[in-house]
Amino acid sequence: MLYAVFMSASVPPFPASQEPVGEAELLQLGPAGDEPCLRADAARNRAALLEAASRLIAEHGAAGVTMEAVAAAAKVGKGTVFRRFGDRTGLLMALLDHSARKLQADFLAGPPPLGPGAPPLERLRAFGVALLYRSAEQLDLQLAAQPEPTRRFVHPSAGALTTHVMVLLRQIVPDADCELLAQALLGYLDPALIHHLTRQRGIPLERLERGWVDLVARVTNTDQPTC
Amino acid sequence: MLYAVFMSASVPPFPASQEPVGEAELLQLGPAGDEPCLRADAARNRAALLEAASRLIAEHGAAGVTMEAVAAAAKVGKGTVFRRFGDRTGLLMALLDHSARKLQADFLAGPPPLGPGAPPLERLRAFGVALLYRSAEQLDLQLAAQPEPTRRFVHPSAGALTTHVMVLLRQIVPDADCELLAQALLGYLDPALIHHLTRQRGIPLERLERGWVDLVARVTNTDQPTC
DNA sequence: AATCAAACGGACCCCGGTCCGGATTTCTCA
DNA sequence: TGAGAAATCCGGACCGGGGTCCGTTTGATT
Repeated sequence: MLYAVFMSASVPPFPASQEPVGEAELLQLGPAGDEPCLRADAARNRAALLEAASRLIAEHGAAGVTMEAVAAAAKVGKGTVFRRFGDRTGLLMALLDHSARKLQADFLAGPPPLGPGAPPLERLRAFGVALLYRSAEQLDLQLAAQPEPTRRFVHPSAGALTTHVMVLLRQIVPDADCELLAQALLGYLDPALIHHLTRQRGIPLERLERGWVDLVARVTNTDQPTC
Repeated sequence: MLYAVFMSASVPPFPASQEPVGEAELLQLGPAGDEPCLRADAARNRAALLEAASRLIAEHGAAGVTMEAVAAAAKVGKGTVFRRFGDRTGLLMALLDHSARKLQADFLAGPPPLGPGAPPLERLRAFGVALLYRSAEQLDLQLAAQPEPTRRFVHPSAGALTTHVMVLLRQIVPDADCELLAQALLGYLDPALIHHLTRQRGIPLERLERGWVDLVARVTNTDQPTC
C-alpha cells in the first residue's frame, strides 16, 4: 500500500455507500484515521485499488489511469471502483489525500513558521511556499485530479486552504475583505497556473516563490522580509 | 446566424484542415473578418453548426450541447463538427469568440477608461470590471468552454488578456515582476472563481467589483479611487 | 471536363458512469 | 456457537458521449 488514504468526494453517486465526508469541518478534513469503518472486503478492495492506481500512474503517467484498468489491476469489478470513489476525480483525490493531510497538519499544528507560533505574515509566506513546492512535486497528479470547474472550490481540501489563508489574513489586514483576498492569493497557487508558468513558459520555481512573497507583501501592504 | 464567429483552437486534430491560428499575435486575435477563406460548403456548414449550437444552448443549457446533437441539428455529419472546431471546447470557444473580440477591441482601441487615453491604473480597474461583468453574463457558457487544465492558458484569447494586463502593470509598477503579477490578478477574474463566489457562496457581483478595485490598489500600491 | 485538394459522413473505438441481480459479511437472537 | 435475516458490497453488462478513421463526394482550378 503506497498511500495512506481517505476518500473525500462530496455527492455520493451511490445511495448509501461512499465514505461519509459531508460533515467535514472547515478546518478538519473528515474522520481521522486512514480506514473508516468499512466492511472487511470493502476495505481490502479499497487498498488494492489505491495501490493499483498508484502503480499505474508510476508506469503510464496519470493519463494511463483508466477506471477499467485500475479495476482490472486490482482484480475487482468496475462498479466497485465507482462505488468507493464516486468518480475518477475522487480516486485521484484519494491518492493526493495523504499529502493534503500532511500539509494541513503542518500549518494547523506543526512547528513555525508554518504552524502556530510565528507571526501571521510569516505563516502566510511559508504557507504559499509550501503549497507551491508540494504542487510542483505532484503536478501531474494534481492536474489530473482537477475536477470540473464547478466543483473546483467545493472540495473540503480546497475549503481548508481557503479558510486558513482567510484566518491569517484577518490577523494581518483586519479591515480588508479577506474572503476575496484569500481567493485572489490562492489563485496564484493554482496547480494549473503553476504548470503553465513552469512547464509551458519555463519560469523557474524560485521565481514563482519570489513572486509569492512579493504578492503577499503587496496585498498586505507590508515590507518584503529582510533576507 | 447568431454569432459572428472565428475558430481558435490550437492543435489541429485533422492534418491540414482547421482554421489557421498559430500565428495569432499576442495582442491580435487571429485573422480579422468573420469568415476565413473556406470552401463554400465548409463555410455554410460552419455557420449552420454555430447557429445550431447556440440554439441548443438556449433550449437545453450548455450541458445539452452534445456534438452529435449539434451535428444532427445542423444536418451535418459528426466528423464535420470535429474537423471544423477540433473538439467540444473549440466549438464552445467559437461561440464566445464574438464577445471576446469585442472586449479586446474595446480595451485595445475603444474609448477611455477601458481604451487608451486614460491613465493605466484606471484602465486596469476598468478592464477588470468589464471582464467581471462579461464573465458573469455568459457564466454557463464560459464554464462549459473551459478546456482541460493544461490548456487553460494557451488559448490566444487568454494570452491576449494576460498581455494586456502585463502591459498596463509595467506602466504602473515598472519594478515588479509584472508577468507573475498579471497572472495573480487574472486569477481573480477566472470564471470558475466567479461562479463559485456568486452562485455557490452567494456573494453579489458588486462586492466582487469592490474586491477587484481593492486588489488592484493593493497590488499596485496605490490609493483607492476617490469615488 | 479533368484533376486534385479539401470537405464530408457515419461507422467505430474508448472511457466514464450507471444499474441491479446475486454473493458476502455482519448482526441478532436463541 | 450457529443459523437466519438484514445490511452491505460486488461485478460486469449496459449506455451515452467524445473523438478518430477512411472511403466517398464536392467544389475550385485550369
